[in-house]
Amino acid sequence: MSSANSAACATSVFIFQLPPMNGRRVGRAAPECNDWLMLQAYTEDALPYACDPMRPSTAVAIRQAFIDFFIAKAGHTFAPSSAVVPHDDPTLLFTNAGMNQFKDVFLGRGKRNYTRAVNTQKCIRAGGKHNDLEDVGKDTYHHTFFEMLGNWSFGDYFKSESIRWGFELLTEVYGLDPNRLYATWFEGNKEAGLEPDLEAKALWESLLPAGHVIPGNMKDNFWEMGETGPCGPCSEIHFDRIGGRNAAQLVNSGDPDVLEIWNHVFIQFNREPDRSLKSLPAKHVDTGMGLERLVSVIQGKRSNYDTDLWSPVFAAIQTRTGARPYGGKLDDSVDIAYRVIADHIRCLSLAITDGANPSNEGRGYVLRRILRRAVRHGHQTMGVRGPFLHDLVNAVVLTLGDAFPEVKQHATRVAQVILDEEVQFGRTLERGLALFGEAAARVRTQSGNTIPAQDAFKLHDTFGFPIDLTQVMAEEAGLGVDVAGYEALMEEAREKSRAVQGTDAEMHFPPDAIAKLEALQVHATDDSTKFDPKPLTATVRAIWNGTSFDEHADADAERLVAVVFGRTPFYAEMGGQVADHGVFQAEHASGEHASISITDAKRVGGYVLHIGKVTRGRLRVGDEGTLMIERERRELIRANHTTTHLLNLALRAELGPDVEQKGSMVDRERLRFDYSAKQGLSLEQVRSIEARVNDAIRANLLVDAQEVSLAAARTIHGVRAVFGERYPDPVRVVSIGASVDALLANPSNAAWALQSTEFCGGTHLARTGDAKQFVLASEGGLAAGIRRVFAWTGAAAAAADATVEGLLNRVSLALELSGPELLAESADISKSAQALTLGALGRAAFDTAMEPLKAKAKAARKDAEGAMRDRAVAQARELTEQHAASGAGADAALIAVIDDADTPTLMAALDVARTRLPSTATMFLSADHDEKRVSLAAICPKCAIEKGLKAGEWVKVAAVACGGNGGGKPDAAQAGGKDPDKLHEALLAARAFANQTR
RNA sequence: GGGGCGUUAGCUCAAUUGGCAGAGCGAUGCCUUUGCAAGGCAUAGGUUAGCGGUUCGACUCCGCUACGCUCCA
Repeated sequence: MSSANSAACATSVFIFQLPPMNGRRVGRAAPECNDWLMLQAYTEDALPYACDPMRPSTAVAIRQAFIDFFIAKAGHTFAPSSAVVPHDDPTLLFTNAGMNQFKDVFLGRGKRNYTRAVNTQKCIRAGGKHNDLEDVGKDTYHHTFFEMLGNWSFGDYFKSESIRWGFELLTEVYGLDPNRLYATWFEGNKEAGLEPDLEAKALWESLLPAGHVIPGNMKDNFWEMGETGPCGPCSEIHFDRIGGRNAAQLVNSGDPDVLEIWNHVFIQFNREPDRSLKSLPAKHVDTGMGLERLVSVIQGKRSNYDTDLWSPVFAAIQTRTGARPYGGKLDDSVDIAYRVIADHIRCLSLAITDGANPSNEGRGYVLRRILRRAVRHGHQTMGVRGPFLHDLVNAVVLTLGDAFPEVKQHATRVAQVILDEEVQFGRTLERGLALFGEAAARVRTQSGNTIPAQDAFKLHDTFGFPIDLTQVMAEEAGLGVDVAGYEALMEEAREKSRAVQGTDAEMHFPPDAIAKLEALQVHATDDSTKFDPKPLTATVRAIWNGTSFDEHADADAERLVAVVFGRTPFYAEMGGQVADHGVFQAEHASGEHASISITDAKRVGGYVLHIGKVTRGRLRVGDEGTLMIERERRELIRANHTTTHLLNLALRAELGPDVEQKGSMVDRERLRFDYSAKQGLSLEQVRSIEARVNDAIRANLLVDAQEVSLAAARTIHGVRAVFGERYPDPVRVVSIGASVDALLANPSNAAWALQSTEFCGGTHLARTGDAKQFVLASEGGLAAGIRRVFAWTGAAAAAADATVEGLLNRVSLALELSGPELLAESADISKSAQALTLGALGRAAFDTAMEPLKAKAKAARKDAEGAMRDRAVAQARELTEQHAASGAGADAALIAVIDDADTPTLMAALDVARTRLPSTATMFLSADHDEKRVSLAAICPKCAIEKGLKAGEWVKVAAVACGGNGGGKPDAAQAGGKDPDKLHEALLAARAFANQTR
């Protein structure tokens, strides 16, 4: 390496470690190279490109060069990476490909205002259909998080441009040697009726050396999105890291030195429900190139981990854990730990940045597993103690913070979330360790040498103690683990979990059903009147029974059906607002009636599915009738929805601009609102928020809604949009206070920040006064950093207030009571308050008011109990003295009645007897005629027990004589009877039993 | 969505076939010692998460609810 290059390298390393303050991006032609630190491990001839000063060679430059190339070359629009946590696709755990954000375009449901796009997409493949989690660390190229460079054509250019530009970028911009490139093309498939992709073949043959263009089969070279939908042939570009040979036979053979780097998918068909292929009028291109692989190729590394995308992270790991330097070996446990930890911290940082949180379900659970895996590698292999992962977040910011500024922005929060989770895992581990110790001790006492499967399974299933950890610990203790048995138990548990899945009563409407509807010539539902939902005449277009379309459906109280009408006044569940309910009634020409009661409505594609049960007659496709919604329900929902907007505004006003909406749910009974905040609301804040909302209701503000172009809508000062949500264009703007026209007339007016303006498709009141009243019902934590509030409006809010007033009244009256009445009323008030719905403030006011009453009741109870005990003890003292004076002898049992005592009181009385007559068996009885109850208790000293008089048996005989039962230990026992009139019989039975053993 | 486990004094946790709810730390008070650390004695503190059921009797058994942990999908 020349000295000039060394100087350049040193400069760029400096820049790298201290990200440019002015946000400067390294351009595609920047002659930079920071590879001197990685050169040592590789020979010069393995690095044909790495230090060519005219080529992009850092990951930052390589990424930017890709984007710049497609923007400059062919007018692509840069469409920034979508969030790695998809907000609008419930079928997807994580964003796992560049095309995810354009899925709607390919399916023909959505449009963009450009036809060429380019970006680098943040992807996670873990936990879902594509799951690379298990492979991470074992090889050099599987990652849970990676970047996918991609360029797209939406009905614009096709194969020729895509392939030519791809070749040009690789060879001329990145400087890859064409002699090392190979391309595959689709060879066709007769059975599937697919022609070979000769166009791609010819294009590649004109670009690459002979023998570098290879046919491929259905599996490798034909891409399908799903069972039905867009599909087409694809063409992969592979690279040979070795060079100087023909590596054609190594392509797609799993050789780590000959790897696929770029896949070009040519979407030209649609797979129909009948499996036939229809040629698409608009053909699309969808390409994807893994950035990490590309960088390894350009930097001449045989492993993705040896590139500058990872080196700062590895350095941070070494510093933080004190492990020896990374050696790059595949089978070395420390090197594996390096790779796993580095991969996982990247994945966690990006996922948490985009709003995911470790938790016990769904994608949160995937994150928890990833985190724990990384922690375990750190602790077991590198010997770290205590939390350490959170300290690595900064290294991720160094490598990805420029490409994805949000990573930099959220770094502090991300580190905190990871720290919390590490601490949590520490607690789990501690518990597991204790349990493992018990299991191991048990094994040893039974002189076994294997931890049973049940124990291993329980450690895992109940306490989250991973099996491999159990194995390591067992090994250290000189024991084995029944892993086969454990696996069997796991499988059993999985089966059980799966088995229940099928019994789900939800109405399923798979994506291919939409295709069928289109095939049936059913048009999208016209729901334009949903904001003014008058009953209207509609026609049944399709009936879905859950698995297929029917021509008719008969009245059935059990079965749900989904009906598509030509038009509808229904609001389908969307944006957190629940669907309308309602009915459809048809009268056939024959005079026969049919009706369906609709209890849910969902929007799928452009169709509104009305889900419900046929209540009368036979509903047929083609039936015409009246479709109407339940107006009262809609009114309640409207009030709750408008109030949700007021609450959103009030929260922001009270807590500051950092409050982000995390979700909301509006139904007829109440509204729910989730938002980001570190701490819960104080009572004062609740009071203030409630007041703000009620002020807005009393002001009877105008609620205006209007569709506006997305670009114009975004300029409105203070507009609220949900983080990560994608909005349609035009978007519906709901404004409370000023009219939407007024907002648009002067969008930058600072005053708009003080009123509610949201993007929202929901149904709203005409004026805020119609909500009447607002009461915040409860506030609580949902997950770390996310809070949830419930609230009521209108009659429900008024009812909650009235309930509190009633309770407070009762409390102040109860304070005047004393004795049993006080106890009864106090208990009853507590019970009522438990059952009744109170607002957050009401509950607090009640709790405060209740405190003195509780204290008074407690004192009264203690007094009563104390008085009862004192009486009983005095009486017992008297009885024992009499017994001692009677000369009956110590072995004569004392059997006596105590007035007005319950079982614990009798036990206290017996304590007196035990002290005064230590060798006398004693039984006390007490009858309560009001409660129809007899209480009995007995004690027997050791000498009596030896003679055969056991308290448990003795007291039982007496209890049975008065209609009850009882038992206990030989030295002390309690019993009860149900017939106080038979107290005398009980005494006689006790006497007789005691005499037997004397 | 479906399992498993848990919730007992301010904190950490006990309580053996259902039979007198405890310990350690902390708190309070007194005493001893005193340069500090500490030591001794005593006391208070409980709707055993909540509601319902079984039982003569439930921390204990059963059901529901809430909260938390955990596994599977």
